[in-house]
Amino acid sequence: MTRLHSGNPLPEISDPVRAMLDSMAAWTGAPEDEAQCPVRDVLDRVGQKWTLLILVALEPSPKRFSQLQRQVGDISKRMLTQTLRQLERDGMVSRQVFPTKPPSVEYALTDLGRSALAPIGALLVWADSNHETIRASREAFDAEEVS
Amino acid sequence: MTRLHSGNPLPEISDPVRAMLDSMAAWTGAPEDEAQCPVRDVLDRVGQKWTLLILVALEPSPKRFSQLQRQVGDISKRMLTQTLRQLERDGMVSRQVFPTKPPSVEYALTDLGRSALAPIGALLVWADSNHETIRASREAFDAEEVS
DNA sequence: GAGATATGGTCTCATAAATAGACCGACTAT
DNA sequence: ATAGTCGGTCTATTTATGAGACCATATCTC
Repeated sequence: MTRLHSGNPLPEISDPVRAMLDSMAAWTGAPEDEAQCPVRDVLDRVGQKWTLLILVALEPSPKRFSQLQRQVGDISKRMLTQTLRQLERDGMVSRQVFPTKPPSVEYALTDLGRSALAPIGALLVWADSNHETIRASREAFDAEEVS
Repeated sequence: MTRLHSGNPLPEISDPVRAMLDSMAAWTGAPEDEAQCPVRDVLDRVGQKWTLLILVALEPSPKRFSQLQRQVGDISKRMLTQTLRQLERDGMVSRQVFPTKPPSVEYALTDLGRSALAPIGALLVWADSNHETIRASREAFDAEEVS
């Protein structure tokens, strides 16, 4: 994996983002309106472990089922199918079947899916930039736990 | 990238972000270097379901354990403890114990934690902007499944 | 013709993770 | 006395994830 890392940019929070964060933080916990809360809803999907990996894998070009499985590597067919279905349902990914000799199915990002990659990518850049700091912090934490 | 809807902001992918995405997508699946891959590493944490909620809850001001539990609402103590420990270990959150009559423990964002909220917030803004589209897509998908 | 390979899945079963909720010891307020 | 607050831990149950067998069809190899 390539390292784009160069120093630690600690990005500022922009005004619209701050407004969003504040409005979320102001909202005091209520489990019942789970479905109402767009943030919870989308966060749950993001938290699906494979979702982001698949979106990223599809970014350069559409891919077929087994191509995806090879690329993501350690995903089971079951999880790949499930995650793709969810993404299709959410309108992030399109599914097209070609009636070739052994049937082939092509998955591609929709405009919506592609648009999600902007904020997701920003998060990944953050992850890459600050991974070293995090790793060091963990080491320090574990060291003093033992003592 | 084409903009379909004038209403929904479908953000462009910036060059550094695209570079990141491409370098990830180029990387073909290997489970062994899990720990080596900063993206997988951080993604796993982000995918923890409660992690983001807690970071967001701490953004306006530091909070105490039971304050957090009330705010997030439907989180169990066990998960709250666990998530806070992880965040502390990662250096995103600080934990300070005050020896008051009933002991009080205050959790606060570190600079690193705060910096994470910029990309996270962007994701939440995206979620909020596109939730309606997603909801509609799901409805359509479910409708034709039944037929 | 037998065997291996590839396609996109589904199905079952085992394991890992999340959840609810009881419990704890020290203290306070009623 | 009784109940409640504080920050947790512990156990038992539900849920999610993972490994891998299986399927029908077709091609390529021996």
